[in-house]
Amino acid sequence: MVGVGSQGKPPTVKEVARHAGVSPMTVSRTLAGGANVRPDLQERVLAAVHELGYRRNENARILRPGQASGLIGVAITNLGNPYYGNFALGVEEVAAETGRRIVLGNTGGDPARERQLVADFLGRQVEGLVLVPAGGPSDHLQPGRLGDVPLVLASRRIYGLDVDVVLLDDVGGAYRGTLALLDAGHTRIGYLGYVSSAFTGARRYEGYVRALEERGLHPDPALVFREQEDAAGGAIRRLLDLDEPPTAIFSANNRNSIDALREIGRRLRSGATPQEMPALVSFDDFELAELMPVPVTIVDHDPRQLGREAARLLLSRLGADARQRGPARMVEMPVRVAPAVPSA
Amino acid sequence: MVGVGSQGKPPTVKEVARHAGVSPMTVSRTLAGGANVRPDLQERVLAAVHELGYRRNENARILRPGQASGLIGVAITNLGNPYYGNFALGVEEVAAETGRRIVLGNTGGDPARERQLVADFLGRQVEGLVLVPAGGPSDHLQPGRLGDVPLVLASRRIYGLDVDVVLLDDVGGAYRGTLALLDAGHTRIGYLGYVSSAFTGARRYEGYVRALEERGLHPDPALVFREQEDAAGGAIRRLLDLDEPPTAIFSANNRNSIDALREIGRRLRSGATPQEMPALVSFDDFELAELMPVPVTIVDHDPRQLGREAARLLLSRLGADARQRGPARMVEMPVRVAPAVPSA
DNA sequence: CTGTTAGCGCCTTCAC
DNA sequence: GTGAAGGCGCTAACAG
Repeated sequence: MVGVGSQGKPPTVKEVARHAGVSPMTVSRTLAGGANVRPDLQERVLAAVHELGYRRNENARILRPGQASGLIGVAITNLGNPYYGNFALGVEEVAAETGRRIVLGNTGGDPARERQLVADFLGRQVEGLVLVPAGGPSDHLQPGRLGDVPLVLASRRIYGLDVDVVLLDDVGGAYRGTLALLDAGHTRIGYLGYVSSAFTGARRYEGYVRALEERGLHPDPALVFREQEDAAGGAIRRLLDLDEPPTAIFSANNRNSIDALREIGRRLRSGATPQEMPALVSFDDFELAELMPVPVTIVDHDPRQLGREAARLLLSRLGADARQRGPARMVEMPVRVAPAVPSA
Repeated sequence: MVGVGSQGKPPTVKEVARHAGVSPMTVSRTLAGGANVRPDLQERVLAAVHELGYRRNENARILRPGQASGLIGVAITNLGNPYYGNFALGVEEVAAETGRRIVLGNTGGDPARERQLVADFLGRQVEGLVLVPAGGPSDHLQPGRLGDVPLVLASRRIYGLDVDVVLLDDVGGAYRGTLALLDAGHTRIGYLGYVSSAFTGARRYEGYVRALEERGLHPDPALVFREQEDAAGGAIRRLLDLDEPPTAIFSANNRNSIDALREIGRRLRSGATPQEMPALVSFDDFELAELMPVPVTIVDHDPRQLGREAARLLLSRLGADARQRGPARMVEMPVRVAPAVPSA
């Protein structure tokens, strides 16, 4: 019951067997569920297990052919971002439901790091991979390079790579968000987006344009800033400083939204009135949006569900006997467009 | 160069050896760095590796005695919370610097789940464990139950468990935050805290009381709500509805802060004036605090650094030959107390 | 410098 | 219902 303490190596089946006066096989069978083992022997085995503090060595078990590792490799771009944190949580939850664990790596958006992580994951015999692609070259993900370990991409897809993908309804969300502004009477609507999120950025911009055009409008190049490197402060200032500033802004992600609101707050403190400030639509939720000094509409979604769905797609490829083949699937998770309101 | 594609099992050292016309050991040695292998043989081996798409089976490697798994088991309470997401990121980063990976499990604060995760981690031969304790019984963490796998606790400690711990300077942060309110002339200062975070809660409350008493004040039971189960809305309302409501509130975590601000926002929309609303000190940062309708002071800290420090403590216990023994260490990470100001 | 042998801990296969 | 043999993929230890 006390276990071995800190001395020596952990006990093995053999030692448990000796302790219980049976053969290693009886121990193994007992631990596997006890089919075809006499109850009294099982008891002796379990007692010995308890006594010695025995713990099965999973790595040795996995070594045998046909044994799955129970590991899912997950590589994401930024764990510190709540969006990806929740995504990872979703993957972990679904994996855990089948007794699997995730091995997690943070790429920081670096393709080289992604390549390295994938190689390591494969070496550890992961059963599958979930990736938020870092961008850049993707030859390490091409068919065959992964053996037959299934891969699911999330948030972005990689053109030319025919694998399962889970995305947000970027186009629809941006379309409906922009439409909400148009319906409120706005016609000069600025656009803010990151350059780094090329894939989602293009999709969200597409939704923005589609909504405008449906109302006979066209994107005004002077109002569109799609190239934010990092902080969007500069773009916001330029937008607000125009002779005829936009009366509303569509922001393609919450980082840009927060930057915009910071600048708006700054101007309000300097004497500007809320009426002079643009309304905002933010793709991505953020906390306390309802307390903002200008009306904010949120294109809301649930990254955790995105993670859960990614994991589900992956698990469906881990069929019992043979690798589940079938055409690559693309799932678009729904988004909700609504004015920020007190939530509690 | 193409690799094996999807057919059959992945190649082994033996096949690479045959392909290169050498023995398995020459392959192994080459892959281990190539010491004592003729360059031309190395080339042939590497060519064969490339040709066959060979990848070393880490699990088989780890099976040999003396080989480390390169895995760190990490169990946290809520990956979806940016605080823990950043904590996990910090651990991952430092682990990655030494070529290690993290196996991640989310406990959701459930001790049973924690126990299960720890057992699984140990079965996978992790080199060490980093835990944000879920609370509850901790017999599965007692000396000996972990073999001699080192353990580091973060955020909370477990009484009676003599292991390395990384904490925030909870007491100091709460003390200084409360002092800031006192210095601003407040004397009726409410307190809001979760019941679930018993450990940090007690420490932060201690800091709050210490500051009050230093000024000859005593905590007023009518103003102290330490028992929030989940949302703190009810406590806030009761505080604000007092005949003589507090002029300031110390909130022990950002969830409570946000709940408080939601309620304050609600009252402002109903016609209350900002002057009637309390000032706020929030332990834990949150975004756009400077845009809030009441002055907010932040007790700020960096969970990522907390994670990095936890990982460093752990790595220092993974000494080359013998397990690094030594007294358990406790590290308190500094916090910063400052009024919320525009950050960009 | 290179190869052979042996065995890590476990479990499938086959005998009893 | 139980045990003995053998091998998964890899690499120390020991020849040569």
